[in-house]
Amino acid sequence: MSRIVNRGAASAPTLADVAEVAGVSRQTVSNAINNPDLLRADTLARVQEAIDELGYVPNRAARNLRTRASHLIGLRARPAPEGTAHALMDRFVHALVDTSRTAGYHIMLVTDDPEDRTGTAGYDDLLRSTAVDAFVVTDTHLDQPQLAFLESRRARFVAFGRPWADPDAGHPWVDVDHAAGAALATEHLIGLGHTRIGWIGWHKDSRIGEERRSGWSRVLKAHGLSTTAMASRVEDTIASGRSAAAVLLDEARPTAFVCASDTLAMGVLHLLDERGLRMGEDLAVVGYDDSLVAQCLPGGLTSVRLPLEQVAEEIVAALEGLLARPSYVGPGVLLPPTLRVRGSSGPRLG
Amino acid sequence: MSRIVNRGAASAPTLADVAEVAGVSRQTVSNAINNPDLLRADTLARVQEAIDELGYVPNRAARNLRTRASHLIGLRARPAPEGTAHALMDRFVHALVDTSRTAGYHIMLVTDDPEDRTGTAGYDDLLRSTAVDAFVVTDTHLDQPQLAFLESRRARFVAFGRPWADPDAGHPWVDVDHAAGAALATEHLIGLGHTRIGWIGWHKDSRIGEERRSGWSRVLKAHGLSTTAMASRVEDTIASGRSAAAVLLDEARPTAFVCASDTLAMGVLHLLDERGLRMGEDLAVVGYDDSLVAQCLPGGLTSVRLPLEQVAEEIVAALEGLLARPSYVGPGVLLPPTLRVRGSSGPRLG
DNA sequence: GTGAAAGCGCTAACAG
DNA sequence: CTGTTAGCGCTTTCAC
Repeated sequence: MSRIVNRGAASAPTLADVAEVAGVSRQTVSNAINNPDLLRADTLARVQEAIDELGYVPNRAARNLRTRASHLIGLRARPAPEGTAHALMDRFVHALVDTSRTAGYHIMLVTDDPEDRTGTAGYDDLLRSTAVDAFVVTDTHLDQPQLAFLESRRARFVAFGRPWADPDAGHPWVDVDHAAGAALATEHLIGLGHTRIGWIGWHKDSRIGEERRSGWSRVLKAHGLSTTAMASRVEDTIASGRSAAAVLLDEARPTAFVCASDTLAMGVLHLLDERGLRMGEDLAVVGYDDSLVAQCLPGGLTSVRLPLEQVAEEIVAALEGLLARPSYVGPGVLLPPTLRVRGSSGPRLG
Repeated sequence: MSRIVNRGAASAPTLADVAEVAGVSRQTVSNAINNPDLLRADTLARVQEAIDELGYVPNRAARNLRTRASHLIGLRARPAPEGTAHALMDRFVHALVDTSRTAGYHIMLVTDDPEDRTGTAGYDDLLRSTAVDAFVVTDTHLDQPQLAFLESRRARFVAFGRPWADPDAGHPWVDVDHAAGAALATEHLIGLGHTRIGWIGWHKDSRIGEERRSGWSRVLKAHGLSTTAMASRVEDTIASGRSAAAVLLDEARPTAFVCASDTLAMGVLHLLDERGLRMGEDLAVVGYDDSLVAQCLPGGLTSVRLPLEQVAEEIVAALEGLLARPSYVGPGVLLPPTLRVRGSSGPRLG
């Protein structure tokens, strides 16, 4: 062995060091790690022993260079705006990190570079430079141009969110059945005896917002109940939710509200607070997202809970498909949310 | 040039491709990227042109292998428990991602492998395998053994949280002055006219909890007010906060509470809700962490806000020191929190 | 089953 | 200021 090996404890042991200690070639050590079944049991044991003795850990950079893969997934996410109940990110991120780890991947966080107008050049570079193997993108409804750009660049990514513009988009996606969630909420209120159920949702250009709204209107219609003058479309802030509720309450006299988000639902509760009305008794309210706010609020806010752990699992599954076969698309996955019933929706009107 | 270059658009262009197009050597291209001032202006321009033309992006793995650095920072963090107001993570993580990016680093998320009893082997491997250059650890109060382990392994990391056990610990740290936050809250209540101010905090083994508590007791004593029978130490849950408040309220009749967390403060509000008392009028309440819950609650929960953006900046600064000089320690940094005044603390008792 | 050779794409050190 | 040489540590041929 002409190679100079083992330059002291200062630098980490390499394959060659392990090979020397185990009395085998470097290749055999590599096989012991990556294809253990290729080795005879006793050789494998000897190599393993040497690995343990030296505390050998394969060098990631070298492996990445050789295999042209980083085993890193870029997660593109935005911070929750302050003053908003929106807290799914924390839960989703952790679910994704956990699921990814079991699949051998790590999650790298990526945010938009404010300098970059398109908000995509950075992702492209990360992919091209082999910094990440693929992306998970989360705000697909907001950034249609970004999606198109990523696709045109043949970037590998899985979307949390349907490709609204193009149902047959060339990328895997996972989404929650938003209409089903709103339907669940509305059925729940009808079951409680409500017949005048209002909707406070987002502006029409929000696909998710329209999707959620459709669940509400579908169920009302199915029960022969009126949706006329019962709905409002506003910005996703507490203040907007509050004023929308004020108008609707005065003009249409609903006994319950389904809201497109916990933030809007909190707006309704702000109004109740101002008017001295009691949540759940004078007015039932259901939110959407099952945020920490919904969970912590005195009395509790009934809310639609997204199956984020399942979403993460499906995303990782799609990711594995994508990385095994670059052209992989796979069927879009639509997951049903559930309803968390709390004080804001009753129990009453029996 | 004997090397075979440019195997078609299929694979990404390399340094050699750029060098050929620009008519220079590979090293010159490397310099153009990493030490532009070494080149003559016209050479640099020619190389830059070739880079743009080819859409060249340096291969990360190759660079990492060569420089023995990944430009990746591992962030060790836990998910917020459900039913807890605790929402600093989202804000902190994003602050850290943003600050890191400007310093040329990306954030990789790491959670504990439930299989791993010590909860440290994974970090060690990541460091040794050059997957990450350093760590940011966040729950230092919870895991003293982990800290000791990381130090003993000479792992590079910066802690968000003081090294309570050993003030002269061998690693950089950044923390928030928790006592100052509680003091701020207590002063605020005294300024409002309160003289009987209770404390609902965490168990004695929580260093942060004791730190926060000391701010409350110090200020009361400084004003000649009594702390006797005014404090309770419980678990960080809404239910515990609620029952602690019930006992204290009945026995010591405080007119205000300072709480060690927004979660505990929510517990107090739950009790008020049950008893039909009005927050801010019948009882003032101040929380800690300025969670989304505090921000969204009708009336608003007055709360101590941690300067997480600054914490992130200081951490990145320490990280840069650490990566420049492996033995870098630097002085611990203690940052002052601020108070966000909302409805739960008055304005009253004038 | 195991070993030898080659090279992934880059940069540190030196020579010119 | 530019070019040449020599690897970083690993894995993919292909012999043996």
